[in-house]
Amino acid sequence: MSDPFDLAEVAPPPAGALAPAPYLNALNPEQRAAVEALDGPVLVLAGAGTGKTRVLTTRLAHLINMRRAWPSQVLAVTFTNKAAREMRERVAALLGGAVDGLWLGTFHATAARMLRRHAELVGLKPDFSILDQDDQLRLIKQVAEPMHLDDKRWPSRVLAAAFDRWKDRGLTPEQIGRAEAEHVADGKGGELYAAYQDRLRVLNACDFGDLLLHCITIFRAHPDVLGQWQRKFRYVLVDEYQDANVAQYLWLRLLAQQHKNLCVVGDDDQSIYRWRGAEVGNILRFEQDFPGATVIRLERNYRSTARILGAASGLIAHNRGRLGKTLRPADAGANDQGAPVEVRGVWDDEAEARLVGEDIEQLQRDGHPLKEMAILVRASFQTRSFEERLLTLGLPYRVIGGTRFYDRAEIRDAVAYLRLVNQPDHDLAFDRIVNLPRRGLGDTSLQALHRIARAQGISLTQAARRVLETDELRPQARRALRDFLAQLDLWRGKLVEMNHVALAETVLEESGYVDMWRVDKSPEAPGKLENLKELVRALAEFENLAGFLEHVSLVSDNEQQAGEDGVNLMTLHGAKGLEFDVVFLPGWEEGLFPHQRSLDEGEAGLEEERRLAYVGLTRARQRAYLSHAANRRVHGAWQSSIPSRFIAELPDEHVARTADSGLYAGHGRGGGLADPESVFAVPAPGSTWDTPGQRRARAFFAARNVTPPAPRENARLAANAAIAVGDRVFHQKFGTGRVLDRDGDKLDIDFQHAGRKKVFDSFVTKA
DNA sequence: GGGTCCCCGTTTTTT
DNA sequence: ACGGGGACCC
Repeated sequence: MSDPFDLAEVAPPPAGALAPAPYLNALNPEQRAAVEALDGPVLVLAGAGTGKTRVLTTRLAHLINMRRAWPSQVLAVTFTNKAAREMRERVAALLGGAVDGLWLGTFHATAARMLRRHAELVGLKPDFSILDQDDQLRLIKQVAEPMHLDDKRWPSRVLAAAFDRWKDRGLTPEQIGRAEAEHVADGKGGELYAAYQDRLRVLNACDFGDLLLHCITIFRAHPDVLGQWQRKFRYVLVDEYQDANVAQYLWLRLLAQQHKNLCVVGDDDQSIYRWRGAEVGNILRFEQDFPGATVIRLERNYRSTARILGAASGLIAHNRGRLGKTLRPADAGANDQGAPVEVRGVWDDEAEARLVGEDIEQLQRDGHPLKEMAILVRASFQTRSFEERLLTLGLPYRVIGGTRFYDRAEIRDAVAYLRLVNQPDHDLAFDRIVNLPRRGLGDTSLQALHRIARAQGISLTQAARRVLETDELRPQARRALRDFLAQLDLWRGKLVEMNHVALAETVLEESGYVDMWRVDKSPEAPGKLENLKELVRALAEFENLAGFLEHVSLVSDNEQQAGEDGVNLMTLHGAKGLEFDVVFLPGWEEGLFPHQRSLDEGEAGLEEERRLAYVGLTRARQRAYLSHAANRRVHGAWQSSIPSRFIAELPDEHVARTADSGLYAGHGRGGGLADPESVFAVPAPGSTWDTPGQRRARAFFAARNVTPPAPRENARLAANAAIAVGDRVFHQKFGTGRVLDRDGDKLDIDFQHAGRKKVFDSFVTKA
């Protein structure tokens, strides 16, 4: 990884004749102001659909076109590779050609690039490897093992999350507060974190958090190094600033301190990654952190109808912690306000999928391409019922997100082989594939290797060589290990002479890894073989093995092949930054959206859910359809729920509300639509609806001094409390059955056809 | 060293 | 309902 750049000070280009800037004419006044405010700290608050990316790319192009800095003196950071790629392409388009030397990339890729130059200052070598989540978990497990933790209470993923959050906040093991370190892992949190960091160093490895954390550590301890970078980057630009964590904020602040030309673009209302360490406070505090900052608001929305904007604005206005923006339609004088946002109540998740399916078919007949429609869900399990429905209807769809290519087990295995060939001392890669396929090297042998490696401070590969000279292993295991090491040496010998693609094929074949899947008769095996072929194809796009491995570490290629028509299915998180003509937002129910886990976190959790709702609504250009189901199967059990509070928060003038008959006030009566208001009916205390969700809903309505309309059939609901063990009952979905047991408001019923189920008593009637 | 059974957890997931 | 992982047994 050699960077062909020099940290020696370079003067900015001479301010000479400027090229004309026709791109400025394509901007509205606020956008133009944001582009032309080149000097000093600038905060661009860009609401959804207000041309954020255009501003960012035009500003970057403008900087270079105005000769304010050489491209190599400009740093532009994004969160995703996709955003970085897009920005690079658009800047090239604006300037009529690719720009060389520009530092444009993700936070992590940029930090990695810097860190490789100074790795030794934090005890690493420049060719350190970057661990992903899976490697990280394995390593933590190893480190935690000798500490005799209760791994039920402190599984490695919980520990990983704790370390990640510390790193997000820019905290090294030495900087963790005592109290905080102690309430992780039964008081051993700090010790474990330090041990993990030490182990990483021994392995010459970093996790994602380290890329930034190590940079900060270096900048703080070595003012000369920091000074070089500060002088180099005359301008710094940041995308999606609302998602920056504290470490990223510190990194930026340190880098921009010299020239103070830091421009951040973001939208506090779209901050949805708090759980991953994003700190909305960064953007809220920008003006205090960077005195004299220019603040520019982009509020002209070019995407959505007035009604969609009205609904979204009305919703987000319920949040307290925000800077405050109001989205206006760019075409404010237009007569057409657009269709109201539709809110529909349905019986259950199947009905919801049917309804959405019908709408999609109708919209398609009306001329909307399927790829212009999206179903945005809160949690990924929700996609299932829609997939089933779309399959039934024969409508093509694509699920965006899900397991990424490089996260697949077979790809990770193959990559581990390549890593181990490339870096003999990569212990995690060694661990992963030493007995895959089975070579007869089980736990006992591996433990011996680990023990030796640990005791002598050497890598597993080295330990393996030593152990062969002893009689520590049984002859069988020793032979297997010797053969394996010999193979590795053979492959390594070919690194120079052989082309890396051919080498990869050789390794995968000769190791027996491919054969392992050829022999495998499970239904997944053919797909896995296909993926391995794809991996080899991907390898061909890189110059050498090392370049490929760096790509694997830092780039998650989750790009979907666009082009083909199909409905888009994804989570709300996955939809950020995208837009569609029509957006379906199912599952707006208390407990699911807002999610119970967020509600448990209190006000901050709730506000983040609300921002997520806002993100969802603002994805829609023309139409948005919300829905909520009264019943839903969650983890196998039926659950009943009430509409999300967010539905009640939508301003009436932009919304049309309908619900299937009698949904929240008894059920089973046919015909027509219920009074729309009945959707919000909340029953009297003590009724069978006395569930946590109901209690929250009552508290919510009470706090707002809203009297929810009385349910119409309270008498009948109340009667359900009288259903006793032994009664014969009728359920809409499961038919008739006999009550075997009662647990609070849940009945254990043996249905004639549907078998034994647990259901809420409010959903059955005496038969 | 390898297979089987049971129990737990199950929101979101850029790098 | 369901999968992954750990404990337990052969």
